[in-house]
Amino acid sequence: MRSPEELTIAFRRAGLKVTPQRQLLFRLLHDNSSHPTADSLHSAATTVMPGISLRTVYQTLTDLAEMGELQSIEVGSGSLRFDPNVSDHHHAVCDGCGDVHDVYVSKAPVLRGLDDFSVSDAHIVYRGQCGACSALVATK
Amino acid sequence: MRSPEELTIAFRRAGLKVTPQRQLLFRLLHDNSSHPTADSLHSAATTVMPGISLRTVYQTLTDLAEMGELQSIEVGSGSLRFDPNVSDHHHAVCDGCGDVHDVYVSKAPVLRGLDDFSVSDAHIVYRGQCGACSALVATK
DNA sequence: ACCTTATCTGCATCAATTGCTAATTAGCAA
DNA sequence: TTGCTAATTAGCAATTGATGCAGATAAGGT
Ligand SMILES: [Mn+2]
Ligand SMILES: [Mn+2]
Ligand SMILES: [Zn+2]
Ligand SMILES: [Zn+2]
Repeated sequence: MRSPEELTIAFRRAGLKVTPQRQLLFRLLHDNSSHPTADSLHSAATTVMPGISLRTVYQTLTDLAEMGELQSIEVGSGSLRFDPNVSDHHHAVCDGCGDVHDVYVSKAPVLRGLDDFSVSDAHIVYRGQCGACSALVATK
Repeated sequence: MRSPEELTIAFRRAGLKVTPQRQLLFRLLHDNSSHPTADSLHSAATTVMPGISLRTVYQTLTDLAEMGELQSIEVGSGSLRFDPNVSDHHHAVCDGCGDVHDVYVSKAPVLRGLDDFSVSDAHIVYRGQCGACSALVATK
């Protein structure tokens, strides 16, 4: 995702308005690698701007996704997560704390059983334990 | 997933009862490679046994999953899909018709960016077009 | 400063799933 | 067979995540 300044220009160019709510979300999302949910973003936004609506958070996230500034991913946590990192990567989910980490794979694996199917995209979700959670279990 | 006959024995052994509803679901799931949702299973069940409750379908699916007889997968279609194929495999989802196909991967890809994370499982979701949908587009 | 149009908020709605409970029934034992 | 008891069912309420809707508001070009 581009910087708040660049997004401001991009939004105006697209005929969209740049509101204080959107500027705040631009800032909260920029360089955010936590893969937040709409709800967690709303919580974070509320501490800075009390009264901001969850509906507006969803709306802005949808706009950003449509502009290709972020992607939404589904890792089985019940709710959608938003990712300003739009590079080609995958995700590792900790079964202990639920945190989502970025993962990069060297090359796409070879497939079997896919006659007559043209693949346009692949997404891998790894599950396991992060370092912190492994340490916790070890000391118990 | 094992056969309806074997499941009958397994359920009894586990202190669970084998009801007509459950037997029907055993049959509908056995060798079913369509990755059905709870709702689609309920529809199929209803044609044979009118009045069977969606709640009962969910309950039985949960029981079977807890016994390891089936797995539930999430491929971004909004609802959970159930898979009596519990072998180690992955899935290809057609963006045209939504159908889910089994995929087998030769070997796990090499990772980067995962220091300090112990992976216990990996699931790959491929997206693209199935043969039928590709053909449709071509003839249009 | 003004005007048009996009946006915001609050609330209703929706879809998938789970919680709850009275009535029913499977399956074991007498 | 019959009876007993715990498991199950069906139906409905509740929950969660997300989207639809509309009147009030405000961005930003003129
Ligand atoms: Mn990511
Ligand atoms: Mn499968
Ligand atoms: Zn963790
Ligand atoms: Zn298809």
